[in-house]
Amino acid sequence: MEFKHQPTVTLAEVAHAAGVGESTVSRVLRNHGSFSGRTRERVMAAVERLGYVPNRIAGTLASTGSRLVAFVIPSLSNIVFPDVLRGASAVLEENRYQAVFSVTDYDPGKEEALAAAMLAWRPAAVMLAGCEHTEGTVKMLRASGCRVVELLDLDGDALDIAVGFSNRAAGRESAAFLLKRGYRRIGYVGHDLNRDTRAGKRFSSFCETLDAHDAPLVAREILEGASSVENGRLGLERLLARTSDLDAVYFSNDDMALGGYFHCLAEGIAIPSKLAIFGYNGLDIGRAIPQPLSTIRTPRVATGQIAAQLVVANAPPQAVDLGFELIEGATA
Amino acid sequence: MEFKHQPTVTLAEVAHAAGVGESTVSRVLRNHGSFSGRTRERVMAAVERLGYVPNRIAGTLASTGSRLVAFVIPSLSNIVFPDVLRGASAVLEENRYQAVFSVTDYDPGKEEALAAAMLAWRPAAVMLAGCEHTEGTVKMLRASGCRVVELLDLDGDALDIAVGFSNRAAGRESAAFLLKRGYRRIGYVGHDLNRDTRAGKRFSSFCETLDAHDAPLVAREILEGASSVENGRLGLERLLARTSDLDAVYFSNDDMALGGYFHCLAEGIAIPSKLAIFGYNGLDIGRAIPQPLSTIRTPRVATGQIAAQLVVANAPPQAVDLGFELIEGATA
DNA sequence: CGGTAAATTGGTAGCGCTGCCAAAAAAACC
DNA sequence: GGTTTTTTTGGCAGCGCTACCAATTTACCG
Repeated sequence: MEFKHQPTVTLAEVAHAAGVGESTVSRVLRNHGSFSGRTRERVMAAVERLGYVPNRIAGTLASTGSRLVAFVIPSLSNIVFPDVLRGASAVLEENRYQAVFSVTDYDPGKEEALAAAMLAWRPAAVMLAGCEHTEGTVKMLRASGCRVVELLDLDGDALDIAVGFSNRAAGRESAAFLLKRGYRRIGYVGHDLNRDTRAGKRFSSFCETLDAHDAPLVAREILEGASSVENGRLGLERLLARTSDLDAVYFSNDDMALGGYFHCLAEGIAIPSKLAIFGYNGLDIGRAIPQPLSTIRTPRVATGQIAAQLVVANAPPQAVDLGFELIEGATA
Repeated sequence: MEFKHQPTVTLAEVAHAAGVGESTVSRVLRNHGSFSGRTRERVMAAVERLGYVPNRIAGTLASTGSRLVAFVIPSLSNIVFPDVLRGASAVLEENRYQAVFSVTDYDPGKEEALAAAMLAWRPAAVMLAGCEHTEGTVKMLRASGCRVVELLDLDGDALDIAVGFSNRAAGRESAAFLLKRGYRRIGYVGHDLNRDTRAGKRFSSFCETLDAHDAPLVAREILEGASSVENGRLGLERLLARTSDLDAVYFSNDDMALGGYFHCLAEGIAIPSKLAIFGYNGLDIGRAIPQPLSTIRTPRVATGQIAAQLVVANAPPQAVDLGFELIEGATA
């Protein structure tokens, strides 16, 4: 079965129907340059009558800059990225930009391939997660001449624009908080750190801070695969089976922490008296459980918004630190 | 501050550098048509040396069909849509298609505007949620000649391709399950139904089924705004304040149901003996709480995958029913 | 009212690539 | 060796639109 492209109405046809020149139609439609009210009406009437839909492919090719913004994100399962997209898409839509995306699965090689594919669309900007990229990716982005925005990680050199916060600081403050609360036998439950380098950074500075206070990490449990509530539950179960005398556990993020929380709930482990739990991200659900989750709230939506605003405004290279907020909660 | 587009390498320059014609370069790069091995090497060397990145904007304009797929989705907060995107994007990436998206916020007027903006990119297909659209949207999509895929709702007439399941059936089966379990005094907690028409369909057929079994809905609590765990918690709290003798509550989805679950947990309301809880969606987290949530698992990722596959294969118009699965769980 | 400034308008050359076609080169055949 | 086939190639006309410039019309002024 075949499905052919319907013959589309072109700008030239509209111009003819309205009895004006092509460039006049173009000006009216983009509301750019000058034209009389009467002309405007005639053009709009013709557009309406013919059901004309401008062809942005042609428009973009003819003009220089495109209104596409390309997102190359690690995952759509991790709520972080939909949140960033959400913040960005609102701003982009207002400014008549289009968002294009692809998902790398936390694979730097795939990131490179997908970034290349994105560049082929000559976007106004490419948005990437974090500041660790392959040499090829960096070279390509540099050469492209389009704006590059690195999101959610300020611990590194930015190529152009960076918006987010310091994951190292987040790890550090999490550790400091637990220590301040008096916990000394602290464990960690996390997901695959080689892939999620931001989680890796949090973890390493978390450990450094513990070391600096003579309360080194007692045990850790790293699970394969993506972060999830189920993995968090399983991770804590395994960790406690090996090491029973922990007084607090730091999780790679809230999903994992919730899993840990539920494990304790199911096993009757008192929180936080018997075991404290600390997460990362500040998901809404963490506030709705019986004991609000102690965690760090990250500005995910704002990261997307600011990033989009900077792109739309064609702002100069800069790093914008949006910080994060430590939520004391009731689980630590 | 100004940021100019770097002078980009064009196919013509590659052709010149490689000492061959433009069309030869084009053929080699697309691996289409015939060329000798030696030519291929020379072209690839030039591409490498100059760092050439093909311009898909130009390519798409010159050829007829594009490899863009446009998603016009209601929300990115509701995990349903990221899940669909996830399923679709994997398939699309494999086939070298690009995903473009925009978010309507459940506003049909905005859907129309965004669909129009999408059509301007002459996508190969437009994917929309549900089968309720404004007259203008329908007219525009019909006229566009591009493929249209309606997702996650089979209760209505499809424009072209539809992939999903019946929300009415989901509502019906949920009611039947609760009745079979012996619950008779049933309430409902939901979010804004005018906007989320699929939740509305579930709710109305849920009620019809209750009516048909002489156990009409006892009470309902509809919250403004989007579905969320916090709203579910609040909704149940309000509902129980008004109506204390319920034996089961149906929630508009799992987020809301989890809120209800946590409310019971915090208030010491025994589940399911004192109050049963039933959700919708089958989120992973529902399986990780101490008592697995009774719910309906929907094929969200598969919906995206199948939709993308059909588009890539340019399949004929059809409705694909992926069904859903009732999970008995432990909360009802 | 002549003349200059300002506001409108249309023509047209590309934007970078693909598709078509004919030319050239290589391979196959008698 | 001379054809006939087959394989490779290059040239060039668009794809539909925008940017630029020149032409035209209208507004304004002394």
